[in-house]
Amino acid sequence: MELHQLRYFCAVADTGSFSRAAEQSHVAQPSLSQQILKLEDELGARLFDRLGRSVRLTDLGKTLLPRARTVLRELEEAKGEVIERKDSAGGSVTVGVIPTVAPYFLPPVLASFTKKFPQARLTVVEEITPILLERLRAGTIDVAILALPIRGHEFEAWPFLTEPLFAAIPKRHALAKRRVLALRDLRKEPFLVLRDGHCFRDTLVAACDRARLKPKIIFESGQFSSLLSLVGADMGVSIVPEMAVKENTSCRYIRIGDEEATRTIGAVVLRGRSLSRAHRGFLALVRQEESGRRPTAAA
Amino acid sequence: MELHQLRYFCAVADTGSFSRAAEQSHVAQPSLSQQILKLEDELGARLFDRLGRSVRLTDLGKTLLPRARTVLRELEEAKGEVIERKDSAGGSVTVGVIPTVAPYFLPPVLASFTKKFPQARLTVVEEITPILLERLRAGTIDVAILALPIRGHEFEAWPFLTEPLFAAIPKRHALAKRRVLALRDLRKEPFLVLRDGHCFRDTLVAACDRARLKPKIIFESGQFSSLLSLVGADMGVSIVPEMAVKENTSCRYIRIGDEEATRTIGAVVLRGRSLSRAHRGFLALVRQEESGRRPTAAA
DNA sequence: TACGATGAATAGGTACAGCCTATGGAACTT
DNA sequence: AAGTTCCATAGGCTGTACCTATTCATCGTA
Repeated sequence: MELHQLRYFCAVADTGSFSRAAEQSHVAQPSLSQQILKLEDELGARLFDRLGRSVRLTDLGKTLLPRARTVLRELEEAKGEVIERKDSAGGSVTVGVIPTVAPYFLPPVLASFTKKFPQARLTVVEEITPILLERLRAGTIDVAILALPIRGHEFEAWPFLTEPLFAAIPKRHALAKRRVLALRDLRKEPFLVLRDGHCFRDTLVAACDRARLKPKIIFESGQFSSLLSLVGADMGVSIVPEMAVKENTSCRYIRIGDEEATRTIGAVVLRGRSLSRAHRGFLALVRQEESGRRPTAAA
Repeated sequence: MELHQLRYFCAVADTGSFSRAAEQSHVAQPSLSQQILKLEDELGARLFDRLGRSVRLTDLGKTLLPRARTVLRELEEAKGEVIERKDSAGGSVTVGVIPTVAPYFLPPVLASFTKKFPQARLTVVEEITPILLERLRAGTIDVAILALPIRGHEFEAWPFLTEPLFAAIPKRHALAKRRVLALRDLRKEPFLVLRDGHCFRDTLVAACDRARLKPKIIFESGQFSSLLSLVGADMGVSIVPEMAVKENTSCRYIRIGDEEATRTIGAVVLRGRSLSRAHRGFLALVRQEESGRRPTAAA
């Protein structure tokens, strides 16, 4: 039972003749005859009565015909749907973002994406890096926006923004007038940092290690805004990425001058995953969007 | 887009692995891989994401999967239905019968057929011979019961009953005491015969021709019962086949002794037509039924 | 009745498609 | 680093769907 047999069968039913069916199907008449014979063999019954001049469906042929047509039609529909979807800008895009990026990064990207891909359904998930990577592996998110670098070559990463770090210092602090600081300048200060699990905490710790600094941590939180309001209340100092600057105006933000005191944000996908037009559109967008924004952010 | 490609595709989707799918499909893994690649090629898009270890459906694959399953399922159903129907005793049987046979022949045959093939739908059509032959050609009836012989070798005929002819004569007629008559004995009598178009009229005319008899026709009707009641009213004589004997008890029925003064009833089908079990069952039944009845009829 | 025309089945040969085994390359495990 | 476990590729083989040529049967016509 093969598809071309069904096609030939329908053609004979339509034309009432093996010869005309063969012509219509662009095969020689004996080839078509053979295939019909083969189909009848497999079913164990004649599908056509070969009367001298004409050919007519048997009762069995009459039962098969609508079903054969259905099968062929649905096959075409399936193929058509796949091909149509392939080229469409629709579909769903699920993006995962780390918490220390989400509030600053998302609004403009979401706006321009939904504007550019109105047919696509965009979902955003906020999780810490290891969860995002796991979900990339599991396929429950399509793209992750997080701090690079990451380990594991099953991922493909596209860095698009490297931002400097800033010290957040109480307005009246002795160092508050400086234009730039070294991390070691803060070695005596009490630190307010993100909770363990947030990758920016690791970024900070790594930077401190390089500066041979062992920060005295007196407070931990899950978000910058909490840290900064406590800094504003003179509880200590904090380190934040540029994105979080101006979050709280009762702090002074001073650029950290150390080498490598930066954070790099990138888009990550699972290597080998095929990406829809909407997926690729989203990736193109974040890269362009953030590149375009960099001068502003650097100002 | 071939059926085995869809089968392979579903197998991979089910097992999550090309190797296991190949094993399950009883082909080598490279063969299956090739077919999947070919399918993806034709659709112009990947259906699976080949991640290092596992294989996962893409969005496009997810849209194709249910449709592929539908196609395969419906194909199986179609095949199953045809094969089931082929062996079933159901289906419809449409039988055509000439008017001069119908009322005598049908009742017992219908009864035993519906008893033996309760699932079959039997339809009976009463028409004169040329109409029946035309309908056999057109396929609107499956079997015709009529008087043989017929012309045209596009038909296949099975005679199953040859019955003698009887003269129907008024009770008080001079010939009413005879045990047997020759047609020529009736040469002076007024004849009551069937209307033109009824094949039994032709049978009668042919018999008269052979007897060098030119009957004086004073009445024509479409059914024997009308003729016989007028014979009973002393209007003249008539010739009827054995089947119609005893239709009217106010006549005497006397066997016609002439050579070939008989009528042969047979079943006719279109040569080359495939016959279902119900069709064959009906044919077997009429032959057996009437053979079994012959002694009775001859008594 | 014989004849050519039409249409399906059969015969014989060919080419390609799908299958195989062997191998390569990548990812994961030990 | 070696061994496993995947899928993809390479190269060769076979079956089968296709072709042309022919036969067979029926039908219309000279």
